[in-house]
Amino acid sequence: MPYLHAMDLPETFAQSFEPGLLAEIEAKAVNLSVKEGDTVLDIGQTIRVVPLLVSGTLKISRLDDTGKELLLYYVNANESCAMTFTCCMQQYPSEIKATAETDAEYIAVPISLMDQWISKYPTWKSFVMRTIRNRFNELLKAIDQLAFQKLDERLARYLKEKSKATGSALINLSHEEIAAEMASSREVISRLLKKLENDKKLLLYRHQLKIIGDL
DNA sequence: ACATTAAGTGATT
DNA sequence: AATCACTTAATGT
Repeated sequence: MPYLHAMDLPETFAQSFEPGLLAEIEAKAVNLSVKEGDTVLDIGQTIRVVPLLVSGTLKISRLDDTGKELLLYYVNANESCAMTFTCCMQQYPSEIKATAETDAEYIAVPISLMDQWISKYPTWKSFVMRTIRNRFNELLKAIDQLAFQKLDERLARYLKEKSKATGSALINLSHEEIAAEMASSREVISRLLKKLENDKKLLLYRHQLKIIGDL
């Protein structure tokens, strides 16, 4: 369960918001913190607050038709959730679920203030617009990756990024895990990996693989 | 040695 | 490219 602690507005918010707005945040918002794995907002719940994330990461997901969790995006420190601003501003129940990916702190602003703040504070308005625009751009990127890149190209990119991230040519993931992250199926990934192995780009082992050539 | 789980494969849509 | 049904190989107990 979230617990209260002292208001502590981070620099980045303090810089981008005007004094009047900051004062109102201090007065009307509360500072909450959650532990890794906590559910911040569940599907079907009504949105009551807009979170301004101070630290940590929130994972925003929805459930697909079979009840599996589908990742939508992450909210990082100094950001807020675009979905909150759009679908949830008019008291609709949430279509999404927010869980704490890591321990996180956020400032909870009651949504009842949103309308007035948008017209009263230009900096708030631009903050809202910016977070929506950023998310929208991300969606566009995701869409053209899906539309214009073939799966084998996506896989190659994915593997390169993984090895870059870990600083190693060895990647400790099963085909199944890779498939899940790429929203594909295990068999398809296995076949593509096999092809890359035949082309001397990879070595395949159980639960790990090694990059030995240029992808 | 046996059960379990990951990976490989052909056929079907 | 996904899914199914099945085989084969690796790994844990």
